Amino acid sequence: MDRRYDPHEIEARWQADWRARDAYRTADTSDKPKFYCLDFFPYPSGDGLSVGHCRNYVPTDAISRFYRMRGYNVLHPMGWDAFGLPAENYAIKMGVHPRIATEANITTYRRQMDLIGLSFDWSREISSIDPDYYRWTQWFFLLMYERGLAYRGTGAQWWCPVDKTILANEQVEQGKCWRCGSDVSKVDLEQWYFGITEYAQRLLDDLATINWPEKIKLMQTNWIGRSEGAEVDFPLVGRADALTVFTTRPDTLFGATYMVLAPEHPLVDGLTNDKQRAAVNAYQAIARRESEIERLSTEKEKTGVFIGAYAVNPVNSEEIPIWISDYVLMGYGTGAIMAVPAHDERDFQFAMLFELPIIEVIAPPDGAQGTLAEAYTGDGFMVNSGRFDGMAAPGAAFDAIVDWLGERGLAGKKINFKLRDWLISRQRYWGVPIPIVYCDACGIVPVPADQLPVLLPEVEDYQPTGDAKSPLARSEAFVTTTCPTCGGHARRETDTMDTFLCSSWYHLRYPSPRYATAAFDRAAVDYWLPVDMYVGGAEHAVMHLLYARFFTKVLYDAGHVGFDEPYTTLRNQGMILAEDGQKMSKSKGNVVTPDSVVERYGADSLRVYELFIAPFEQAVAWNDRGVQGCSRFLGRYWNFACEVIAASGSGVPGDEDDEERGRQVLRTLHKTVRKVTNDMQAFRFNTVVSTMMEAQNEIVDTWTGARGALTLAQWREVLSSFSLLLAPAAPHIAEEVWHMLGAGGSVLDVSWPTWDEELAADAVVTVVVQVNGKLRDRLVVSVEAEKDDVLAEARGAANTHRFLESKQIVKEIYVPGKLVNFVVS
RNA sequence: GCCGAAGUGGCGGAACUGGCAGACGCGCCGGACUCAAAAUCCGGUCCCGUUCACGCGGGGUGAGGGUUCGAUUCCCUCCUUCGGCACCA
Repeated sequence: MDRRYDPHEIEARWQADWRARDAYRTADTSDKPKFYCLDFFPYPSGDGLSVGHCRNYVPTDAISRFYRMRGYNVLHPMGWDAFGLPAENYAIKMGVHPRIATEANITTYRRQMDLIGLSFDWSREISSIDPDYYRWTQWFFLLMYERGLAYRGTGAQWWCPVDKTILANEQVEQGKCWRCGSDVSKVDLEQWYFGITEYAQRLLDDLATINWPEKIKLMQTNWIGRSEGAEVDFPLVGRADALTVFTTRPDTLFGATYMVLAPEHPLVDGLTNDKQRAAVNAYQAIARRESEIERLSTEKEKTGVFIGAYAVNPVNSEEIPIWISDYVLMGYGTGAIMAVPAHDERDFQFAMLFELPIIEVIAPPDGAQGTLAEAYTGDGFMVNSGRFDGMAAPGAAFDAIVDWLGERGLAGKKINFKLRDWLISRQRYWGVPIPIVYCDACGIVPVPADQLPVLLPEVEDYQPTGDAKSPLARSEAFVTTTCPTCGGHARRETDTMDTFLCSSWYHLRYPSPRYATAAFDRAAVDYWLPVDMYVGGAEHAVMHLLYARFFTKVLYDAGHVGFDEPYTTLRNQGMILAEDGQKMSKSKGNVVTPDSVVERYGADSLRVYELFIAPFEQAVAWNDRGVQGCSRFLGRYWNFACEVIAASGSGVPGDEDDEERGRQVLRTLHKTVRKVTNDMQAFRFNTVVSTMMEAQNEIVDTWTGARGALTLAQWREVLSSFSLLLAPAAPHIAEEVWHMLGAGGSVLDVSWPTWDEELAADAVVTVVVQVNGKLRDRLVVSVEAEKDDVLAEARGAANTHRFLESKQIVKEIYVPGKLVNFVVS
């Protein structure tokens, strides 16, 4: 039994054994409580996994194993979000079909995940590029369409004039095309949208019901951007209609001295007078071209043009001029604002530049009034506002003004959201075809569900065309079809779907991954969902996590699922940086792969270090020597295990001193079980490991120095419990030792150890003695010691005594088991 | 600019509810083993002062202030770093 710790031999052997036994197969049904532990749907990139990815997968694997040992039926699946641009761009460059490249990447991912001993149930593996999967992604599109949540709309899309292609947002860097570096502009395209804004309020409200990091909830809250205000009508001079604006400060209406429309506002053409037309048209053209490129510059000077028209301020009947400016966005509110320069920073800047009147209508609480050097946006009371003067604003004034105008039908309360509808069309090949046909006779016709999937055809050339269409548009065989309704001539939609659709429902597929008659088996989903523990990077705070919540609510409303939030608990792992503190990237050549670490130290050491490296959610730099430290920890565990197992006889009965050391070993063990259990549940993996290191140091010290402290049977019991605690983090070595101990079954299925509070309780405690808050002595006393005895002992303690001499004790603080503090004059 | 998070040894970090700051690991220093090195094992390691030494004293958790017998922990102001949003009326 004097074997050296050889992780490679042990890990290969047990991985083969677990595979042969199908040890990670999850039962579809069980009497046990369920626990669904899910990682974010990974995109299998060509670079394979780095140790940074393992920061996600190792902790969720440890948690899955932990819950399994605690008697849960655990679902811990893996699959691939395999559509997407990188594979398509690779295809354009290298001429390799995206499917070939993607499948090679998946093979690498799976190999690496097995290498580090992840306990995925591979029988449930899914891939978004599999027609048996994406036919249901298409089905979800139809569901949205049926429910009026999928619609055609015109939207601006980035366009590169050199590459003659539409670009996704992330392909535009600083207003330039990522590939050729030329300036991009926006073109209008008719595209498909999902009406996520209809769910804005519920997406906001239900954040209160889920256990997610506050940071993520806050980001979603800000993204949704609820804003309470009012819509107010400003009658147009010389016309019968009115201009409607949204404002959050109706209390400042008396200070509205001009109006501003977004340059693309539909009323601009009709309102512009002949004298201003040329200037207005020129401004519109510029605003359109520069679009968001110029808006990237933070402190851009305001621009705008007067259009030669006037509106009437409904509170005082003043006629005020109407301007256009790109600081008003068409996509928010009504695309028009009333400008109150005295109390809005943007309006103030604009008014100063174009010498428009500034009227102060809110005075600060201290009453100071006068010439404004900047806009006053705080609270106060109304002035220069006729009958409303003196009223607290916005406070009481908000309702008073809105109600007053509301009586004349000129205003009403209104809630706006920043959230926009979800543009799902992509002019790309490597995605899920949108299941729609355009019939010459019937118009837009959805492909019936029983005719799905609309298969993605093979094409020769992935290069996007110059006409803002997907490469699919060149495939006549794909495009030309018959109308499902009338059988007449029809053409298929050639855009594909945003890949975020694939990841919006994948968690529903794992419970019944091969289900052929629907996206999911309702009974399986009822059992497993919602996901109990969902783990991934914080970079998906608003996109994926918001879309998946939206999908779930739509499914709930349609009666397909019985819950309306998909992920009960969410955790974000921190990033792992390279040793130099920079982001790991292939181009910097500083990527550390799990393969290289496993080769040097083995999978268990890698796993332990991934847990130990830092608090779970915190970014941290990788350190190869740190893995070595974890490897040493496992090496000492191995040596200890071999010694205990090789030892013979019943142990030497110890003397009295040994007896106390034996009790101490058991105390440490029970404390460790308690702390490891609690910290695992709390995702404090770094202290799980450090606690075990501390415990092992103490246990092995006693084993080495005072073996008679426990009987051999007790030592084996200590080793056995300790091995179980180690199993989630380092399953291979734990399994090996478990078998060396001759215990039955696999360590994967043994019950998690429990602790005994009495055995974990300290017999004596160290009480610190302070004088005026400064540490002077330490006393070791029984936990049952009486207050008066402790105080007396404290007063007499050698060093303390020196500081009490010739002093008056004013106060004695006593915290049982912790400290004594003498306050002296 | 606005919103949010975080600042503790040479490094990663620990400290449960306001009660021994620096656990655990890395690194470094010294020692053992070795012809030597690696590996392994043992001891030391916040700073300053003092002592032959065991000790003892002072300072110390980004800076300054406050509350408290007592603050890494609570409150205020400021600085720095990171993340998000970026004319949303």
